[in-house]
This record gives sequence, structure tokens and C-alpha cells, in this order.
Amino acid sequence: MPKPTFFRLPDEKRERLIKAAYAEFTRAPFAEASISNIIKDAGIPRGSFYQYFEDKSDVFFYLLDQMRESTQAWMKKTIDTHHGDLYAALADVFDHVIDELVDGPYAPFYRNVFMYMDFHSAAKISPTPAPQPPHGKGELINYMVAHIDRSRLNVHSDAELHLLIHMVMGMFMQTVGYYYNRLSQGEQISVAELKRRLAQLLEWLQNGTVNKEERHD
Amino acid sequence: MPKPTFFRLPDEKRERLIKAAYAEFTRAPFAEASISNIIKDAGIPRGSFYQYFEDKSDVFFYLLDQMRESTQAWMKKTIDTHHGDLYAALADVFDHVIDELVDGPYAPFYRNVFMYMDFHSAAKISPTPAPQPPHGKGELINYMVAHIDRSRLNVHSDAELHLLIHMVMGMFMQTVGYYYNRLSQGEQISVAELKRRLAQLLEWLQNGTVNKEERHD
DNA sequence: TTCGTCATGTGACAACTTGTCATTATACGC
DNA sequence: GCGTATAATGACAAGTTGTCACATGACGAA
Repeated sequence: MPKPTFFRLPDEKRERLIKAAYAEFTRAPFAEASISNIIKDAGIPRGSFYQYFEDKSDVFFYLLDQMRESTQAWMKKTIDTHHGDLYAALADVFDHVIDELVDGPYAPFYRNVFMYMDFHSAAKISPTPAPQPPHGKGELINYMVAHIDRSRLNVHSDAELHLLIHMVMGMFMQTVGYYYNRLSQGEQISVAELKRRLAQLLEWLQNGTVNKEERHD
Repeated sequence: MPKPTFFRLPDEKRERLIKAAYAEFTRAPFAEASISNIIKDAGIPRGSFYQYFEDKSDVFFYLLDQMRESTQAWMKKTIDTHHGDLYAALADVFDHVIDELVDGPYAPFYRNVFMYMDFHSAAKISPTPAPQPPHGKGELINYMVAHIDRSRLNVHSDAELHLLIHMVMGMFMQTVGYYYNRLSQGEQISVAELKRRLAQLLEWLQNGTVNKEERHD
């Protein structure tokens, strides 16, 4: 988390810093991004940066957190809209988020995020099946566990539902990561194809991949 | 790939280098590992390192490649043993690989690999659904597409089987990554629990997560 | 106004990186 | 014994990060 001083900054200065940080993490993936560039761009001295943030990842995850919050709100809303129908909500959200990731104003930033997101970092963002402080990463998954309609789901405990949600989220990130990888290799797949893949994965997850002997229909 | 000079090195020196590289990537995750430490440990001058390798990731992926090869061989063998039964083979391989990852001599190295493996790097290792050079990362997935028994699988094309395999592999890595994350947070889960989770995920993938209305049993 | 105190701003600095390159050493064929 | 290609070497430039002693505010009390 940014230090208190950061939040006491005059709006103009704070926004200048954030903008510079976005620019740098858009220019280069986390490992290659440099604090030097951010402060040069924002026009603040080096010492000040460390007055506001712990280090590079502190800014980075602050930016990510902002993105998470909006997505999280959208997800909750969608679950309600679909009266707790997990897969209907997921299909909806995936579509929406992908449009955001691919066409939205921050698309190139997200690209760096997804391609170079490791499991350690992902754990800081995506919902974690663990006791969580009231607000933050765990909030969404707890909301989901509480509001998902399980009557038609083959899960038998909170833990199992946690696992399922965790898996679906991971699957989503993986697939988006795959899309960006292809993009950066010039072997771009279309957004439609990306969505088709996700739909297929969801379908498998719902109905399984194994043919039941003699389906009665 | 290491440069030709590297492979012409006297065995003793080459092994010393590899050993030092393993030590460094065991000590620290990729981003924090330093070439300086490797050469200090191996006792070779800086310039020589660059005679053998392109850069840090060149050594790193060389090490990973060695691990991939052995796992790959095991996977193929297991598919044959199970006469192309995808899920039986996967269950087998997962169990074996996990024991390797958790108890094997390279466990701490793998830990760093999995926790800090991003999607971009993963693409270099895990099977990619794309036309592939005869040998390497794509070899396994092509072998699988060719040898998996599809008669009981709900897949209708090579592309779909690719996708399925891709997803299962990703799911595996994600779950192992999760295990290591918990480990590093002190909230360790047991190996048995890890295996149970994977088994559950495979089960869902086979039979689906949605209750068919009125199962006839 | 003058002082004290606490929060901020600042940039020079040490301690590391990495990749290069001119130079030296070695091996091998003739 | 000589020439040439291949390999070894370490000083170096150019960059990075985090720190710290000090300067500059701001604001209330005397």
C-alpha cells in the first residue's frame, strides 16, 4: 500500500504520479519498468518517490488494485442480475472484461499485466480461498460463495465452491494470457476466437468432457 | 539456447556452471537472481558467461528445459501405459510430478519456478497449440493429440483436444503455484490436500459441475 | 514576530546491476 | 615454427535501486 503521505498529496501531483506510473508500466512489463523513468516523467525527485511508496511493486499493485475494484463491482452486480447462476454470470463477465482488456483505454497496460503476471502476484489480486480482512481481494470470493446458487451445482461445501471459483478465475487469466502471448508473437487470434475458447472451457466445466455411455436423448 | 561454445566446454566446467546456476535460481526467484552470483559461485569470469549464454533467461530456460524433457518422457510413457486414457494418465502423472516437486532434490528450485512463472514464460515451456518444430515444447502436445483415445471424450477436433490439454496443464500449474504460495505464507496445505484438489478438478472436468436434473441412479 | 516542531521535499551517494570490448591466451593445422 | 580461429579475461560505461543528511515548508504557541 502507498504510504499515508501519498494520499495527502495535492490532487494534481498525485494524478501526475499515477499517470506517469501507468505510462511506465504500459511501456514495459514490470521487471523492465524503472522507478527512474516514473519520477523523470512525473517530474518529482527520487527521494519523494520513496516517501510515497515502498518500492516498485507498491505502485504497481496500487494501480492493479484500482482495476480490480471496478471489475469486482461488475462481477457482483452480474451475479445478482443472474440470481446467483454462476455460469451465466461468468459468461457475461468474461465477455465484458475481455472487451475492456482488448479495446479499453488501458489495453496495452493490461497486456503487460497479463503476460508477465506470475502465480505469486496473481495470488495478491485474484480471490484467495482464505480468511480475509473485511475489504480487498477476498471480498469478492466470499460474496460469491454466499450468493451463488448451488442447487444445480455439483459442489458439496464452501471449500469446494471456493476451489471451483478459483479454478475458473485461473482458467480465465490463463486464456487471456495465451491471447496476449499469441498477439506478441504476431500469430494473433481474434477476439471472437478468444471468446469462443472461453465459452468452450465453461461448457466443459459445466457438462464435463467425458461422454456418458448412452445418453438418453 | 546456450551458445555452441557452452556445449564444447570440458564436462567439469560445464557442470560447475550448471550447478552454480541451479544454486542461484534456488536461492532467489528469477527476477532477483543475479548473473554476478552465478559466476562468483562457479568461479568463472564475467566475460566467459556471455560467451556461453545470451543472458540470464538463457541459462534459466536451459535448466527448465532439462526438467521438461524428463517430465515429458514420463508423460508419454504413462499415456501408453493407460492406452490413451487421458484422465487416467493425468492422474498418474500429476501424482508422480507432485512427489518430484515437493520431495525431489530440486524442490526448492521448482518452488521458485512455479511461484514466479508468468504466462509469458509458461508459454515457452508448456505445450503450445501451434505448428511446432520437430523437437521441443510442442512435441508432447502433438504426441498427446495423436495418442489420446477420444472415443469417450467429448471433443470434436484436434483444436478442441489441444485446448483441453492446454487447460488441464494450466490448471495443474496454477494449483501447484497455489500450493507454493500457501507454503511461503506459512499457511501450508498438505501434499495430500494438494492431490485431493487436483483430483477434484479432474473429476469436475470429466463429469461436469452441473447436476443433471434427475440423475437416473 | 519569533520560535519550535513536525511533515515533506530533495538530490548526492553507495552499492549494486548488466552487457561490451579490447586484449591476451590457447589450440590446432600446416 | 607460424598463422589463424576460438576462447578466456576483467576493466569499464551505463544503468539501476534505496538511503540519508539536510533544506524547506506549515502551523500553533509564546
